[in-house]
Amino acid sequence: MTRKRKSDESAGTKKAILDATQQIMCNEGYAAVSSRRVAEVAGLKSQLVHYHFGTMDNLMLALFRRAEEDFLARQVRSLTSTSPLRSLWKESLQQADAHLTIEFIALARHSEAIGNEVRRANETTRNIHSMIIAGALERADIKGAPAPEVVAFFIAALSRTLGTEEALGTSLAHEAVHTFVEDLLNKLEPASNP
Amino acid sequence: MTRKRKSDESAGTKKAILDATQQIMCNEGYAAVSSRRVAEVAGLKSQLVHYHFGTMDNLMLALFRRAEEDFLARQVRSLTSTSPLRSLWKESLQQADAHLTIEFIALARHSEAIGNEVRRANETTRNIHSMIIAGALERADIKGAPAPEVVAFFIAALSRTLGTEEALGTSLAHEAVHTFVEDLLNKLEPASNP
DNA sequence: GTCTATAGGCCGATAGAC
DNA sequence: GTCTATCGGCCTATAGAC
Repeated sequence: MTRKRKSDESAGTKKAILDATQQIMCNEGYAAVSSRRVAEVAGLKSQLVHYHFGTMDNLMLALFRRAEEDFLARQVRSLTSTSPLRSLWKESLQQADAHLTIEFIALARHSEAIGNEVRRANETTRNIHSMIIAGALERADIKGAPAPEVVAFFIAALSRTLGTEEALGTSLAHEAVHTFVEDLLNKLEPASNP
Repeated sequence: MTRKRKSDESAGTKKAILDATQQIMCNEGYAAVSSRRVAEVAGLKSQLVHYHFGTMDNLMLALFRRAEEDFLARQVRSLTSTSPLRSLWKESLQQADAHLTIEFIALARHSEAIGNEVRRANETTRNIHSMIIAGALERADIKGAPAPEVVAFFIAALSRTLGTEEALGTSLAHEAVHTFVEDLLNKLEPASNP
């Protein structure tokens, strides 16, 4: 049982480190993530961060992959929802992810390893969204509707910008944008049984 | 003439420092901006950065204000263009600003002083854009057009996201989005004399 | 797996000479 | 306005004991 207990502790420590990293990313930005700061938040020694994850770059990658798994799981739920478009829009607005996503995208511009992962994940998500949207547009049968990939891009652009500006403390036109999207959703996906 | 020569040199040094800071922001991100790194790029001693700008926070603020002036000057030109909507869209896509803007917005989330400036500038720009768009929509007389502020938000969201994703090295759906916007522009602002 | 100790580096900022 | 010199702090990462 020694092996099991040790590996449990290892998993617990790893989770604590990842949780702390995520918290710092969201609240203070990627630049504030350091082995010492992470250890402080997690209540550990900073050397443990290096023991479990090696370099800081590797820690960031591990966090991104964990976040991506949660994220994809929720996307798949949207795929099977009775109102996939609404579900997709709601998921895209989720702030917890939004802040983390913003930081990773900013970080990706300057770290090749992260950049590769973020690019791949971004494209995967865009493709999944396009599929969900294609089905919804087909069902709604709207004439002159833009291509699904364009709608997917719009959803990503609007939700990211709403999230970014909210974080910035401004909300100019936000309510009008929300209303506009809601109206569109009502046309594309009329409310049925909840 | 001593006073003039010295103040010229001071202005030259200040400009060199601001130029170097801007370059680092664009190429390496805000986190890479340090007095030593700035001085290295500008070919100066790092202490000069502190002499001329005091704190690093103050240097960032000075850069932001300089960039904002250039930016606003170009916006005003859009206001008086014969095709303001096209001009506005083209300006919004300018990459040089785009990267700088992205970094400042990311930085704003974690620095109160920068946050205040970015928020104010963002709202000013949004309002100017709304005015330009209101005029164009009125001229086009499209039925069922969204509110000008919503269109302004869309333009900001789309151009920022296009810029961000280009920097990320992905271009999924970008061409389709460009085409979509061009088609919209053709409806709202039919090409006349160039 | 976690601890102590430590090497080696970049950082912001200031003091004082010229 | 620019120089040299320097303080104190936080950083990544590793070595070796337990």
